[in-house]
Amino acid sequence: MGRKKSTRDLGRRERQIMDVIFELGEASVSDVLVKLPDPPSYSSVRTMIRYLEGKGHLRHRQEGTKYIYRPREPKESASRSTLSHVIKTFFGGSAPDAVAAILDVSSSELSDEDLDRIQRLIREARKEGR
Amino acid sequence: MGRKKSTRDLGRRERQIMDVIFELGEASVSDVLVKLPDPPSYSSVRTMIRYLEGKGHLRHRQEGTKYIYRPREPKESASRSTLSHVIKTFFGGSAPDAVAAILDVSSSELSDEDLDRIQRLIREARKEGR
DNA sequence: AGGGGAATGCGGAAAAATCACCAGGGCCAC
DNA sequence: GTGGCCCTGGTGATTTTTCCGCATTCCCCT
Repeated sequence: MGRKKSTRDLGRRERQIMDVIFELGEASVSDVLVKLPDPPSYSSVRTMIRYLEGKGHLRHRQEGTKYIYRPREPKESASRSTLSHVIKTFFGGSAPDAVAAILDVSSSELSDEDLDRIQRLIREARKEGR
Repeated sequence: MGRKKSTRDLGRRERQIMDVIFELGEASVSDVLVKLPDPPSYSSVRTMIRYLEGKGHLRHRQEGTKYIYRPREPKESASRSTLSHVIKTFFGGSAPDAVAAILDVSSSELSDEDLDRIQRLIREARKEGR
């Protein structure tokens, strides 16, 4: 059994970097640097990213002079894993509680269409469930 | 300006420990040890926890011989912060997308009551929104 | 009162993460 | 073609995190 090399088992900086790259989809070193909290030096970011690539979390392609990095793990897969963990950690494994929290957190920014869409999703979940 | 001392800006182990304690609500050292991935020695966990207490993330009360630790930051507050971050990182800031993902991740385990409850939540969100 | 078990506090060592510095190479404007 | 600029590679040092062992205390039971 190989262990799951989740993005959440990384060091602080490594995790922050992965988060930025997941958010952007793909990113150059300076793209990452700009979005990093308590930004360190360019050089440090580069080292971190090289580490991450070495560990298999990132890969890159070349574009002109620079490297563009992207996660090896698909975003969707990573988000699933993260969500499961959050649900387990903060909501006792209850997905409905998690949904409630999301609605609560961002209720002010949800449009009617958004809400419609969510309700539609639930209806579909209902069908599939049974 | 004080910086936000989010639980996500911690080291790997520290974060794992905080996660466990958030999950359990409160926990003794051995409670934490048992739920830790790649469990280190009891002694190590104790050190980590003392660090976390020193940094202000945990506090404890005494119960008989042992210490029972709990987060200083309320669970709800931490979960909000975490959810916001996840929504931003993986779902482009779209709460509906996040909800969709949750439904997807745990659709098989959702009962009809769960779905009812979510729909009710949405109806309420609708009222409040306007 | 004495022994065993379970916890804590502390100090220091090992491992991992973080950072800055020094080079080399490609690209572009002039 | 030449200098400036940006980007990468790699190394070594510093800081932080992580881990462990030992000494001590407290509680409980026989």
